[in-house]
Amino acid sequence: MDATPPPHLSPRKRPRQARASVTVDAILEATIQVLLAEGIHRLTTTRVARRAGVSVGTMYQYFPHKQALIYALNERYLAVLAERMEAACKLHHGATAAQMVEAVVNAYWDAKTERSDVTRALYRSAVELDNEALIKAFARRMDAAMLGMLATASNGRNVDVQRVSATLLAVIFGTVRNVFEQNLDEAAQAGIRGQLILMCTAYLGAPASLAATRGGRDSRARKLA
Amino acid sequence: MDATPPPHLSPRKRPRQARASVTVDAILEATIQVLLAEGIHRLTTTRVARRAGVSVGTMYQYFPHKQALIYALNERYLAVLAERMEAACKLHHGATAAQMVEAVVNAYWDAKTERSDVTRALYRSAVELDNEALIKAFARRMDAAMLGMLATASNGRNVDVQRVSATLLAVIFGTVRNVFEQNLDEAAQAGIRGQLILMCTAYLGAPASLAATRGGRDSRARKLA
Amino acid sequence: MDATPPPHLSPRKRPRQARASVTVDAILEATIQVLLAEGIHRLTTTRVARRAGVSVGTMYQYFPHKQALIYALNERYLAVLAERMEAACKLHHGATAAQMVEAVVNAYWDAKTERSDVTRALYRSAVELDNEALIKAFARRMDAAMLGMLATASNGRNVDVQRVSATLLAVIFGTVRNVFEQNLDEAAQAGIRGQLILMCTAYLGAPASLAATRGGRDSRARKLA
Amino acid sequence: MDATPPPHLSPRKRPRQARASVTVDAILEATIQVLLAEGIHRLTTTRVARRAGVSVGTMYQYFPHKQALIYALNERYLAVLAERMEAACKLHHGATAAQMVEAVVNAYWDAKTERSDVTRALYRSAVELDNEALIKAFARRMDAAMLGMLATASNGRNVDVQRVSATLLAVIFGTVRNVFEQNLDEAAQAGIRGQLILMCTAYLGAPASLAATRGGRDSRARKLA
DNA sequence: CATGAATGAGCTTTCATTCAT
DNA sequence: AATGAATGAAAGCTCATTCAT
Repeated sequence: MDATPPPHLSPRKRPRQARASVTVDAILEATIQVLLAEGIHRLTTTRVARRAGVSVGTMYQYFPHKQALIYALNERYLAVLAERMEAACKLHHGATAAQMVEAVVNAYWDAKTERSDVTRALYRSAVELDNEALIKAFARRMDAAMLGMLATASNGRNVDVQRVSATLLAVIFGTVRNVFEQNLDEAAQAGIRGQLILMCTAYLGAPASLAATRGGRDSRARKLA
Repeated sequence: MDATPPPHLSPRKRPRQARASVTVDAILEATIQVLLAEGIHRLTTTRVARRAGVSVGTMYQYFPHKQALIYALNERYLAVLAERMEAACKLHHGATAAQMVEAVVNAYWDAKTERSDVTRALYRSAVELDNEALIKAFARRMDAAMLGMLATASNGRNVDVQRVSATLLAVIFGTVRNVFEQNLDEAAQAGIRGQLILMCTAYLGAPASLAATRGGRDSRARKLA
Repeated sequence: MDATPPPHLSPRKRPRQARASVTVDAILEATIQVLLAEGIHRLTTTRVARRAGVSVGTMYQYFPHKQALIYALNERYLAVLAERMEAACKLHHGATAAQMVEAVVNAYWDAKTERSDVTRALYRSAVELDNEALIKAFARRMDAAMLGMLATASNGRNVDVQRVSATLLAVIFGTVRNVFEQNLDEAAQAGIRGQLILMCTAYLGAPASLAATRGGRDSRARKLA
Repeated sequence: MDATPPPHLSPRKRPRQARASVTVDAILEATIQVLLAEGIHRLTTTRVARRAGVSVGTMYQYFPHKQALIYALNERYLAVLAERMEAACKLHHGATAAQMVEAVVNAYWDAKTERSDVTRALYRSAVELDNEALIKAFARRMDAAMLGMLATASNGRNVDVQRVSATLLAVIFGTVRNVFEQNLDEAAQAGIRGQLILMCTAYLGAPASLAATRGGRDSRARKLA
């Protein structure tokens, strides 16, 4: 991520030599592996170092403490995720709103599903951490990508794209996480995925007359179509 | 919750006397307080016991280990939440689908917001725990309540209520959590809440023609109206 | 000592039960032993605990960290020393100035010599510590005792007892430490002890005419006799 | 100092080339700086090397281990101090005993005060070290200088110059250190300095009749005058 | 029954020292 | 010669859990 990390979480030294870079990669990979194989409770610096095939000392040359390690892990993961999502958005510039939504849901869902164990592990690792900055930065990037895409929608214009974008993101990201935590089987997951797309599509095309009209919440997005 | 807890997580003895029940209450309350005041990392058995005004030994009479304590906490919290949600559902039997959705979103959102610090603390505490059983049980209860309510919808019938219900729950619960984690200000939260209601309403009223049609995911819910 | 210790150095809990008190004593005694047998560099919490026959955990119940341990040690030692010195002073109320000085030097020297290994060990242990408060408190007590005694001198009155007292203390304490650090043999030590007494006596009886008269330093103590 | 250092403390190679000497100087200077800026506990080889602008590896070329580094530092400091003291002594050959004493006290006090932070830092650094040899050697040099000077005293002769010299040195050095450790303000320090001079002067001029006469310690110095 | 002192495995982190480059 | 990445023993400290009182 391009979120400049809070100083206390930044890595101790950026790897300059190829060798060092390999080391850092090995450590981060080992972190995931330990997380998967043993769970957060057994995610100890010693174990990570051993699994990475380096000494604790070496690990501490690159990560000033455990938190920094986990931070880096999340950072990397989110950076990849963000890139994939941005690519997906860019690819659908000019498409219909429905296509856009479908693309975003699928991109996100696939990215998370691909290695669902890693996904789950990272969700849990975040508890060890003050990762608000990271999440905020990710949200900003996603928002920008989404807004950029929605602005090019072939079939409509929305007066409150800002709000629509924020909502879509919260709904999609939230739902995916929830589904993950329910540990549903593939079929059930696929079912909900389809429904989610449907729901988002309906939302974007929903005529104003359906709007909830209770206090304060009704300044709704105008229809895109 | 009525989820029979995994044997290793069950409290050592069910409190039968009033005195014991008071003690258990004090301990659970203390747990929340420590969680709020000091964070998960400082949530230790000793601290909880001290805050509850009992000795560690006594605490271990009621909770055979730390996990059981946190389990009980989550159990209680979810039980209350479930009751509130069930009540909300029951209250809207016979209403329109749109009213139902609005009621559910609002009930859940309000329950979570009421003491958002506690909510967040509990979200975090869950990491210490294998709470899958708990979540599953909660999901089942919510599902039943939702299904029961939807079946009475005054303005329609749905051929795949099962799937609609599961979807609505995943979306609503997921979105709320996501919004919580973004730490948005009140206004932004209210905005998304409104949009979420809109979205769900649109979903329930969406005509079939908008359905996504990609493999396996298109066995969509037929319109309710 | 009655110096209220800086909060970060104070013991975690005061031993209330006899058992606990025994434990604390054992730990402090073990600390000295380790200090003597292995040197400061090997004075580790684990080693102390093992030698004391308790677990590290137990040790940390009474001393929140290593510094607190060393602090307590010095505190105890200085308390005993202070008492002995005060007793010696009290015993010579009404004596001649020469007798007083001799008594003070001898009392201090004897106290230090009695277990010279402990003395040396403690001198060294102090480096691990911010013991300024302790030293200050000790100095104040000594000053009070000294002043109280000098005021009763049978053979004279001094216009600047304050300064004389401070000087005597600095000289006596300093010299003893210096002699200790030189690691002289018994004979040489005894020799210097005698000379020190002589010197102090001479100082108290010195006629004004010998006073150094260079800038600012000559506001000398008037003769006692 | 010309104390042949214990073999395990000697620098790995004596710097012969100017370049090497510069490096050694830089390292020693860096050591002091780290000591002052960070305290003994943070005096690490890496930090010293970085501050000196060399690599750890290079540093280990000159100092086989940390102790050797600190040893060299103390050696240098004591060498300079010894030279200054010797100069002061030489300068007062033929003076009166009183002038001599005053000169010695002032020279020592000034040397220590000039950079009192460095003084204190070095006092503390010595704990890391077996510096007995160093101290002994320094004592010998001081003794020689003192004896040489006292022998030329214009106003008297002393039958036990040896003992007088040893006493004066112990008293002066000890008192100065004690004053340092009390952390007194300038005024109080100056006051005691004056009194110390007075006391030493009185000692040298003290008539035999005041001598302490308790066993073994009374072979006192006869008057100089 | 209730207490809380005692336990000790196990955690994170440091740092003197080595040695391949 | 110079470098600095890598090492790993060892430090200080925590905390869930037990059990004698």
